[in-house]
Amino acid sequence: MSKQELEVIGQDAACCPEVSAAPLDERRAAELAKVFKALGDPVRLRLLSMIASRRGGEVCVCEMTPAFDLSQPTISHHLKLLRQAGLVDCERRGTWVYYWALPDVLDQLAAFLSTRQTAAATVGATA
Amino acid sequence: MSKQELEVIGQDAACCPEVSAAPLDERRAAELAKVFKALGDPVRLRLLSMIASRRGGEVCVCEMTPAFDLSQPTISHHLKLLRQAGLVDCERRGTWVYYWALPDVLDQLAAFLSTRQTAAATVGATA
DNA sequence: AGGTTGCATCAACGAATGTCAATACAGGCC
DNA sequence: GGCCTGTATTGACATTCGTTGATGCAACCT
Repeated sequence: MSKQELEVIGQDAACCPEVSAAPLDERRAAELAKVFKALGDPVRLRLLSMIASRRGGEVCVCEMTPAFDLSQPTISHHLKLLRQAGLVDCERRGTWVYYWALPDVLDQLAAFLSTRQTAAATVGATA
Repeated sequence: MSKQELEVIGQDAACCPEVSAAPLDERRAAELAKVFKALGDPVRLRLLSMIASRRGGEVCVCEMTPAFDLSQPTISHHLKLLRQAGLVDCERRGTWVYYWALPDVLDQLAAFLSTRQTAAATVGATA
């Protein structure tokens, strides 16, 4: 279940120029758009924040489904999209399925969007 | 033309908790989803990066339209969505219309997505 | 005034998306 | 085995989205 056809953001994207650095080429724009589209739904944003803010790191689907006024298949569908975007992963343990956040893609997006210095760069520059 | 019905991200959202801090409430999730949806299209991402990466700060529509294999109304439509998301603004000067980036919303999104320390927090902590 | 150029809006179309009921699958329990 | 519970998948539907040609509007130029 953990293996999807994701790999949405490739290896070579680890060192991504931010939005204000240079115009995006078509390929990278398509990659990024896929992830942003996954974030472009309030239900998925709430699901992601539920998962990412969990200190233990894992959230059971049985906990998320009743938190919304939506059917169980709908929640399952949204979780699948978050997985395909590389934002979360999951594992079945017995009857239940647990989800956790993958911070890498989130941090890549944050770095891409930020128009200011990154933490590391700032520390070096102001030292 | 600069006045839209935007105000997508309200004043009270200036100090936004990041995704890994706490579960999002419905209202804020809807606000953020609107902006992420605006970023969820490769054409809009390329338009935004063209605008944001321009050193002079402004880009004429007459420069952007021929950069895509799309009709002029389509580009105009995407630029309108970027404006409504609060990501860019524009002004007519004579025959031409110029667009520029509004970094505030971008930085808010970056802060929301980042699972690591922000620049300011890191500087303070490591001083 | 009339003509031209740059950009926005309108109306319409096919494609993608969000949702649900029904169904299928996986694992525990009797 | 059979039953039950939790989750994923399927099929269908209404809505939204991306795109275009046609049209409208604003500003410049004779």
